[in-house]
Amino acid sequence: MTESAASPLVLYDTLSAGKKPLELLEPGRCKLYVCGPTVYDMSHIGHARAAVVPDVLVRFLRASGIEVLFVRNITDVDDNIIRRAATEGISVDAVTSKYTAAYHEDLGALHCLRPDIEPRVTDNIPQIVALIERLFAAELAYASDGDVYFRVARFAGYGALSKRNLDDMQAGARVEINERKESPLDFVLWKGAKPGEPTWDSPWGPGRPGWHIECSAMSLRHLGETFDIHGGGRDLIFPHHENEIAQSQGACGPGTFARHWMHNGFIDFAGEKMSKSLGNFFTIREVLALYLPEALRYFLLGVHYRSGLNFDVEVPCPGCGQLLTPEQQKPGSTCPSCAAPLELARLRAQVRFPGLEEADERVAYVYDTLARCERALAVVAPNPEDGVPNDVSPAVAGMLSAFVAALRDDLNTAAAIAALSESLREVNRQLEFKKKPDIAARRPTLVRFLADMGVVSQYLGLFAEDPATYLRQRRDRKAARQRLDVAEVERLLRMREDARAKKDWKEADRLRAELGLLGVTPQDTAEGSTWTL
RNA sequence: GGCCUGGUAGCCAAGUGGUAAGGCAGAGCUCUGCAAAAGCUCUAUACGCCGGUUCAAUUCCGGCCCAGGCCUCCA
Repeated sequence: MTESAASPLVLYDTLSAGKKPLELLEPGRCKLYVCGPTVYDMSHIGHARAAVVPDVLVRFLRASGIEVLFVRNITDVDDNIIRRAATEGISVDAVTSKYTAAYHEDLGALHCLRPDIEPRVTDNIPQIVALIERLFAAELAYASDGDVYFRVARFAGYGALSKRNLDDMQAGARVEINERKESPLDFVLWKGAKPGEPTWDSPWGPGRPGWHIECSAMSLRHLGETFDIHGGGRDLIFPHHENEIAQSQGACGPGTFARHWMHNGFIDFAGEKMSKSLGNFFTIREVLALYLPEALRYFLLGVHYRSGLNFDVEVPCPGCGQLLTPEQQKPGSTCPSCAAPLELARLRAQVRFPGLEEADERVAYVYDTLARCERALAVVAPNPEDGVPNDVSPAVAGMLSAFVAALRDDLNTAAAIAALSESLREVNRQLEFKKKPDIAARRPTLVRFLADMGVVSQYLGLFAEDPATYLRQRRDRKAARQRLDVAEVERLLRMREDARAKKDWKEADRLRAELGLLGVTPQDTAEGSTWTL
């Protein structure tokens, strides 16, 4: 107990390149900064992963009794935003508010907790200017023709996070020639104003902040000079986080800033990095139009957060159903086996994600088990023996501690989820004994299971819905996707039940065939008939 | 070219100096008017290649091959 209070979690730290116990600056309190989105477009599933990973971290820490101060920024000034405003023919403000709202909506659907503070760059211009002034005072900043740059050569230790030295970077530099910079490695802190762009006044003239300075300024404002954990996607290690360190430590001194660096791996498609071609770029919304959010969340948590996550996409030919390679999916081409024309819209409409389908069925299995469990318990009255711990089956009794132990070790959600399997199976095994006395004897196990799964759902942000409701939603969503008239299905199903009651098998089978034409399969259970797709 | 990851059964994916979680797929069983669905049971001599250290290596070290990432905006 005391040990876990001292270090609730062992986390991989990018800077020291190894796992280390999380030691909080202030016992019981954790200050966390995560790089948030630049709001100029819909978020894709890579953003979803970058949000879900810290979300589990926050949930874990809070479940461990730690008070978490979670800050995640919104970048609302940048080249992409300005460009987007031009192409959409709307203001910069309209762009950022539109995509900020969409971001919140998407993450909300994925059960991500909102950060405690969500600062925007445009609300922090004075803080940014003040920080740049401190860098001037330290001779780490210089003005040049309206811009302000960071003098990288002057900051000892540059490259520590990304494990490279200045010589390596000089050698492999693919940096554009910029006459205004003293060195190609220097990066911009303040961009001089250009016509038509949002600008703010500063001691160096009108302009707007560079990308990296905002995170240094906002973390300083809300978390102080030094805080516990800084997170973000792997790609941000260089140059973004490297530059943040240079700025923040340059201004506040050695030993300040983030004590722990956490980076999540990428999602890739068939081994390739996600890009905006047909087969391998999907927004959260596109995916959620096809699958329930919990399926996506489960899928994302099924792999360790530092690993790459392979997101398989199957694109069948609309004509013959044959799977198409990315090469064959190019717009304007025809199917190699049936010569059907391949239009982008039709292809995208019937894309399949095998990994998500597997996840979806797994989530349904868990909810099914929970539902069965609740039903069984509703039938049996509690008895005084319930509290006896020995009555709980070992698999179920050990589930929660195995689950938490896996998370404690570098947030291993894959292992944690695997730790649930044994008791899920055990509970279903016990549920197979249908006779009342047997169920009564197993009551302690079922009660314990439900209680512990409630805790699990707090950690994972999964399995928290009412099981029956979830399962109904899942079926209705599938029905909607196939444009099915649920009322009609229910009517046919009732007719078939009547026929079965009269043992009119011929009529019952005829109705089954009729339902089959709709794509519906009736299922006869002890409690009556239901249906699936 | 520089830096950095990773290569575990048909597929996905944890993990470990003493002979390897979990999921999918596969087989069987139960249930059922027949089915279906679901649940349960079972299943695989799987740790890229070559050396080295060790009583013992998939796990450590070196080399090689392969894949990917970063070095420019990027979750």
